[in-house]
Amino acid sequence: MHGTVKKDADMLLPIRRETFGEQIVSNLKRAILSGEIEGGTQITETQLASRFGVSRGPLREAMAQLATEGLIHSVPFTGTRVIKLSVMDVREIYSLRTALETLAFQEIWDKRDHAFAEELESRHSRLMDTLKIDDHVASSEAEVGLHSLVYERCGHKLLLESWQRVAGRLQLYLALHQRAHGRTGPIEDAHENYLTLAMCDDFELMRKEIESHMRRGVDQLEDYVGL
Amino acid sequence: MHGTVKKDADMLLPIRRETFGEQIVSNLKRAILSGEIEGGTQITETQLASRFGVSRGPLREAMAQLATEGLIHSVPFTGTRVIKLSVMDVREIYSLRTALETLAFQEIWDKRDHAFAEELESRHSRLMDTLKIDDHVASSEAEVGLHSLVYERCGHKLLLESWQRVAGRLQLYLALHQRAHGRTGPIEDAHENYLTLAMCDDFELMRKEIESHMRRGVDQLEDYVGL
DNA sequence: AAATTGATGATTGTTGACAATCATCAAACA
DNA sequence: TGTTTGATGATTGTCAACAATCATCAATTT
Repeated sequence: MHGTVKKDADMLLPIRRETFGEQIVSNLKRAILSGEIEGGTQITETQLASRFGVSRGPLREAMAQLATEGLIHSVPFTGTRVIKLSVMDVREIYSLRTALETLAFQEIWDKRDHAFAEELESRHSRLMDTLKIDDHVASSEAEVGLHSLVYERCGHKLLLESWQRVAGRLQLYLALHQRAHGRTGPIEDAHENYLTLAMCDDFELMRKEIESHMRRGVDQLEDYVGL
Repeated sequence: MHGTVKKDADMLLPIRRETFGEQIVSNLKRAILSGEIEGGTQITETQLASRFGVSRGPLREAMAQLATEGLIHSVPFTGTRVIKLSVMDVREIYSLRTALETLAFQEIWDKRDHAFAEELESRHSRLMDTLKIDDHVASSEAEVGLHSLVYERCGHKLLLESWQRVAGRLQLYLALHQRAHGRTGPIEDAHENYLTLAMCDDFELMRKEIESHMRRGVDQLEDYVGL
């Protein structure tokens, strides 16, 4: 059975041949999420192409990808700009997250195992570490990563896809919010209950935790903008 | 106030300058949904480019778009094939639809008006018409169109986007199923309750209707494949 | 002065050619 | 006979140049 995929450590993993466009996607995404390219900035293909040292072809591909993820917005024949999130946008992100994450936990509920709990803990402590050192980009990435786990493990490919489309925008908001908020003082952990209830026996409790977790997210936003 | 957008009939609508890639997207999508290009068929850029009379550039763009909609699948340096839906894929479509459509009705519930009800009726009768004349492509499109209304009107842009990503796959399945099933005999209307409850006063009733509507969809599938 | 018009530069859309990579298959080998 | 190796064709990835379109602004007109 040499054709089966094994997860042993001695397995030779297939090298990932990454296309230029794919590399540019991650680079550009990082630049946008880190705020290196501010919201509303116009980005031009020629300029970015020369900056990345490639031609406009692969770059166009990457931009198309980022456009479908909602991080940039292109209008035909005229130009492309990095999006600026509105309050409504963030509200939409959170209400959709509530629906998606509830479904994800519903799907995984009877399949949760020790490995899931361990990885959840691991990603959580990763998040706490990044919060301690005040790295906004890393911590927004870690928070998205923590919530991503259930999507990755629930075995629902379509749901995972849908989540990934939202995750980019969420991370953009989280990084922006943390940077603007200028976190100081003790770190309050918004995921304590989340972790506990994710491994409890009552799905209904977890459902409510997701709802209140998301509501807290929106409340935090509206406190900030003073609305 | 000549800059404001009016909805009068005498308004000159801005002409839509459609890029080649966008045109190819709709053409290719129709070809796939109609079964003109069967599932599993390999499609090559050169071949399609000459068939559409354009170069590979715009065609690549269109294919990237269809790939994000999940209608085709590309593997770097090797090729692209039209997807074949598995039973699991269809199950995922329906479970995700349940979550999304529930959220959509939740958002629109207090904003429903007469126009919404009228358009719902209109799209429904459109669906019945297509069913009568046995046009599988048109009726799958009409069914998707009927369900699309609530997403279009609920004012949740992100939710609408997410739905549109799923809608393509759903339409592909519906057309395939109807074609294979070879509909004969009287048309049973699966949307009678749906229409009624969509305009009733009890959201909980509609929530349950969505759930059972989707469950019926999956049951129909599993009856068909005999699982 | 306000509005219209036309030229200009910037940006994206499109093309055809070339390079890199992969799947296939036949030949050589054990 | 089964396996490995190497050549071949097919397909995608990338590039640089050209065309189409749009936003801007100054010149012109009313």
